[in-house]
Amino acid sequence: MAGSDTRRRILDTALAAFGRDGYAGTSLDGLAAELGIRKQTILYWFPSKLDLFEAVVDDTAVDLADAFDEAAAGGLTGLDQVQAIVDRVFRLAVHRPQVLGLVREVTRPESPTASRLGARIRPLYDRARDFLMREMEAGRIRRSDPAMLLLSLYSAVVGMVTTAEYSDSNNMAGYSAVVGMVTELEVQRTVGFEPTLRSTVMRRRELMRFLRAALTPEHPAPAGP
Amino acid sequence: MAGSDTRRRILDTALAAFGRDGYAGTSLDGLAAELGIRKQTILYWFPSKLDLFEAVVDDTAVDLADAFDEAAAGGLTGLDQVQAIVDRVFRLAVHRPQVLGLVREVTRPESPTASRLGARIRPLYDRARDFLMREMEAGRIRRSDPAMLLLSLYSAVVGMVTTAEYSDSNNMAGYSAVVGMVTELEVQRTVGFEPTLRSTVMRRRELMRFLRAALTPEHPAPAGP
DNA sequence: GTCCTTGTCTACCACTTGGTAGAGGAAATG
DNA sequence: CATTTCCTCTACCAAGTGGTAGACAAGGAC
Repeated sequence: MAGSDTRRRILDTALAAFGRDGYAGTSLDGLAAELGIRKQTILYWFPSKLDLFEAVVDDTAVDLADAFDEAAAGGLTGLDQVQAIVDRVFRLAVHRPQVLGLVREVTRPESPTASRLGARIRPLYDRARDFLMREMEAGRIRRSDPAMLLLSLYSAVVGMVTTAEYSDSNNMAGYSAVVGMVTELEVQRTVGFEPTLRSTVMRRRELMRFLRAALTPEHPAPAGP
Repeated sequence: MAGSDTRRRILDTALAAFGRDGYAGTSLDGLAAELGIRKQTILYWFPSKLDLFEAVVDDTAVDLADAFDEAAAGGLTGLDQVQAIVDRVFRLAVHRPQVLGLVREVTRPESPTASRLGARIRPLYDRARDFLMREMEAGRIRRSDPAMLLLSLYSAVVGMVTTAEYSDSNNMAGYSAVVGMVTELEVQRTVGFEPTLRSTVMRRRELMRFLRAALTPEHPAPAGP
């Protein structure tokens, strides 16, 4: 039974490593060293490096799906539902930032499993699109191409959430770290970033303002077609 | 004089390769093969892989700076200035998508030159912040922390611009390609994406709606402090 | 006891990596 | 002509890569 625990540890550490250094940048030897085991133990649990990566992706997809499920369970509508999802995503970003690191890595076109996370997430995508179409029908969300709107929302949400707010104006870590994935809170602290409530809340509020602008139906003043 | 041309070709191909496969995922041998030369020729022009990467980053920083300079030259104010920059960034994304691929790679915290592009871009950052502060003072942009607002804007803009709008609903390339950098137009076409005017224009309009929401001063209906 | 399964290890391999040393061609320069 | 400079190449190398083969120990089943 201790073996199963090893498998779990490998998955967790690999998630962080792949998200931090990318697939190519992660070596099995390095990963093993980080875990205090031999590389062959990793290859015992996962036949190849690619198998390990795919297992990590699948594992992460479950977490993501659960988060969305939970946020959608309330049966809310319109912006309330959107707000619930944003809150949930932020919670995930705070508690398991490694997940976002992996998302960043896996959403490159050249990622070894470019389509895998996609396939796993497909049901969520469909549900979200159906949701948007229903809300458009009901007039609670402005009318537009649901698929395209969804992609825009996704990029905005993930972009905003995963942007590290390094504000250290001394060494100009600020700009360079922008869009830098929040993979490890410790790393952030060493650079002088304080993941406080204030900054997180501010960011979330900013994001909701964006989403509201994108989603609210046409205003009293129609600016022509 | 033919040698200088070789150097130029190496830089261009390396830009695409680093943006596409990342620093770790790019090998000098592969790069040389792509160029039809030997690896040692690359090492003649650039003493090491890291030197090559830094040269590519510096080279790219110049392009970015030029683009912003050009957009800022008009001396516009408020949302007009923002609009001009957005237009310019979109133009860059269309004409030289590789640049965005590199930005994605270089803005990882673990990037070998995490601070280098930052240092090169520092003047732009400062100018943008000054611009925001001036506009806030003048009441043309809503008041908030300029640095933080700038980071949010950056993430939104780059996120939106670099999101590929694969809408192929068959193989679910859609989701998986989201936030996937638009590195090669040919790659996009093979997946069924048509980089038409329509999609680009729609995306830009969507983005401007977002930015307007983030920047316009408080509306007639104040919702409390 | 013996046998089999499970899990981790050592030893090793073929291949790729970034990088060094230096040969040699081409073309200016004297 | 000889010399020097510029550029690209062949030949190598030490270190690291993912992966294979198999030894070995700990337990449980019988």
